[in-house]
Amino acid sequence: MPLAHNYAGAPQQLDRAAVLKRMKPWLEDAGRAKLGQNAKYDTHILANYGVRLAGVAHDTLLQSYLLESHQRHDMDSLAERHLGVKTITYDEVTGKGASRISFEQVAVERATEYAAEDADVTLQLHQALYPRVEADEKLARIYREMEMPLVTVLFSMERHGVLLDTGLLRDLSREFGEKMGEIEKKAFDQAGQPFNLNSPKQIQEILFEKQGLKPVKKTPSGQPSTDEESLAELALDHPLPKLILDYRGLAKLKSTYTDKLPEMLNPKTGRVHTTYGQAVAVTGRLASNDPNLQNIPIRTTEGRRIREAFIAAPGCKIVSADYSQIELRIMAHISRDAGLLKAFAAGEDIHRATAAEIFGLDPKDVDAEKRRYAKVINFGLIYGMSAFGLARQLGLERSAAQQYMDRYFMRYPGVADYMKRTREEARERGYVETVLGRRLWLPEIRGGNGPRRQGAERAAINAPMQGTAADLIKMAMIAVDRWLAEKRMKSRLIMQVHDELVLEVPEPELEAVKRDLPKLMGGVAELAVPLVVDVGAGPNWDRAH
DNA sequence: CATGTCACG
DNA sequence: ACGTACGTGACATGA
Repeated sequence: MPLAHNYAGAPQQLDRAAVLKRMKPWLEDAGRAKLGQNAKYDTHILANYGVRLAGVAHDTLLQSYLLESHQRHDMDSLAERHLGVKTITYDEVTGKGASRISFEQVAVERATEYAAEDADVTLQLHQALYPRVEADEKLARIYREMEMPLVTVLFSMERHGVLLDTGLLRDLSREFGEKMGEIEKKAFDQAGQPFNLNSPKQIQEILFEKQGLKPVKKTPSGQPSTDEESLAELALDHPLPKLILDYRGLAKLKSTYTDKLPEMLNPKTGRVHTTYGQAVAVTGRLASNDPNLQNIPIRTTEGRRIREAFIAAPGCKIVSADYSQIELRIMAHISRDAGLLKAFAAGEDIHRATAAEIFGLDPKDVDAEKRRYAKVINFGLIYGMSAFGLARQLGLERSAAQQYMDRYFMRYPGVADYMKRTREEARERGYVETVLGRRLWLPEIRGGNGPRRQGAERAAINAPMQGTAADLIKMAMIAVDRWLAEKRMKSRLIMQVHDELVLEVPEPELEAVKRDLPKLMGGVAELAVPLVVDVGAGPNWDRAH
């Protein structure tokens, strides 16, 4: 419907307020089924005009994602792939780059063709894709009970947004900037000349050409690398690489977080509103963008201070609840390995237990270094590691790493069997699946060349664990959202970070949330191991851990 | 737009 | 002989 075209000579159009008034009852009637391609987006647009879209029964974006998560899901690609139709692209209608015009400037006739095709193709895609989803009972269930209900949960989270302490971020920016200036001076001094510390190319010239240091490794394009691992090694013998490392750490925090986040505040709400991608990650995980709230620093002290800026509204607290060791627990569940099951059942420190098995010790005799080794091995297993990768990670000879792996698989034969089975199954069927039946296709497990096939094998090992964890937390988000609604509570989900849910909770509801949230999250599935959830509350995200 | 780098789980 | 741990998003540089 043409409502807002405003170019010179635009024809008279329908009155927007009148159209919205007439359509609002239908749009808001949950009993009137609607179909969309990425309906979460349309829900936002209508919400901007006071319409609470309800009754979205189907979404072709999510149908495509469940059928083929490894493919593209934009409408132009879907039309081409499933209908053999070459659609009018948005770029064709509006132009792109500097000469792009707004949709209001597009001729009504042209806009009509584009918009009508949009609706037509969406329905045709639904007719092509939905039967294929329904044909697989497990996929149909994930679609109906997980992905579709999740849309409204994500919409609410995005709409609600996250409050930031901009004063703190400004202070941190200044502090980081001052430190960077000091480091820069010292670096120029060491280099004997000024250079751009943000430029890998210039760093490379200074270190490897001017100072003649020996490159540690090369980038994919064949240049000597200046990445963290390389600089850390060079820093053992030279002062400049350490300065560059320190500078880089601060530059990252400042440019990506303390400078950028305040710029992304919505002036109307005073909050940042991320967008969750529900059809991006091939494993079933969510993604977060503009801003990405799933990669806020935590590992360093300085980075951690940025989390203090994620605050609750007055009278509220931030509550964070995360699944403990969820992927290893899922590995125990899928493999049914007796040793792993027993360790989790007993509530043991899993890395300590692993170290005890590998090194043949009593758990109480495991020292910090052996526990660290076991932790690296446990993570490596989830990623489908090779002896080479483990050796590199631990700084060992490959043969030594191989011995650790052999001992691990001797002690946990169920895991060894699972890895073998998964590789075989992936090769036979061309896909792997999560516990609930979400599929990940691996075209390269057969077709690819050596390295690519091995990459596909590692993805095959990892995907069932990462994907099952994604399934579980999605179920939890739906359960938590329903619980809050049923109890008429004012607490709101505000972030999801893969194994963690973050809520903004009014103080009167704090005890109830801390008590019931872990139960809800832990109760989404009956696995062969307990699902443990740790919960904390505080004035900001950092203190909620 | 490609590249290199680095933040997270 | 080479490259090798899974999945993401965003920044600055420089062509």
